[in-house]
Amino acid sequence: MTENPKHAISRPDPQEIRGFRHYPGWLGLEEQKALIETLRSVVTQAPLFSPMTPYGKPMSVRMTSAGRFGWISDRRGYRYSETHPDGQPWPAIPQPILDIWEAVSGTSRAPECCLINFYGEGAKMGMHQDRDEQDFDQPVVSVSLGDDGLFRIGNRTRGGKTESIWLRSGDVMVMGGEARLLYHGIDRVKPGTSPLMPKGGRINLTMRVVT
DNA sequence: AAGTAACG
DNA sequence: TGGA
Repeated sequence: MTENPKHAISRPDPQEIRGFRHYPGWLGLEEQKALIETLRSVVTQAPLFSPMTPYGKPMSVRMTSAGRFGWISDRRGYRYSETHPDGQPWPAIPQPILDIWEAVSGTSRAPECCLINFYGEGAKMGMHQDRDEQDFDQPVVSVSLGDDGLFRIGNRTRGGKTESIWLRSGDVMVMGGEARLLYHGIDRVKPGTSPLMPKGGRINLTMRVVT
């Protein structure tokens, strides 16, 4: 553990997994609770929706975004959009989320998108690459909240050996450098593993530089 | 194929 | 459960 003088909060050192930097328990319980409350107001302004894949099947994960850009998927493909499907601009990225980015991202650029994924019971996300951004030198930072999620990491192309790791509430993961384009996904969520989500479920935030 | 089925 |  190292001290963070700015907030006088002790933060964990990272563990490497396939080039991803995993910070187990980066956020304390009170920070997690506060963040979930903050997200409640974001979701009020930009309601969760179930994206349609370009192939006509809806994703099991519900999502929304904050920031200048949000990530969307529909019959026309995967892309970033400056507006929610309801036509409104996305809400601003809340400061506590920007603070996490500043602490771990290692870049001077600010995130332009905070994608908010909500995994209800049974929701999964298949193996994919984050490659809709313009600059792969910019990392993606992920924050886990709520129920545990089984995260799988593969390779730069499909196939080959993979590794799995349980992500827990408060964990932060930095996907950058050589690992930026690794395939990854969520196999399953363990229901009822977090008291923070009374109705259950897992929230994952991913911050990205889009342009 | 950011999905799902089948199979080892 | 993992990967095709």
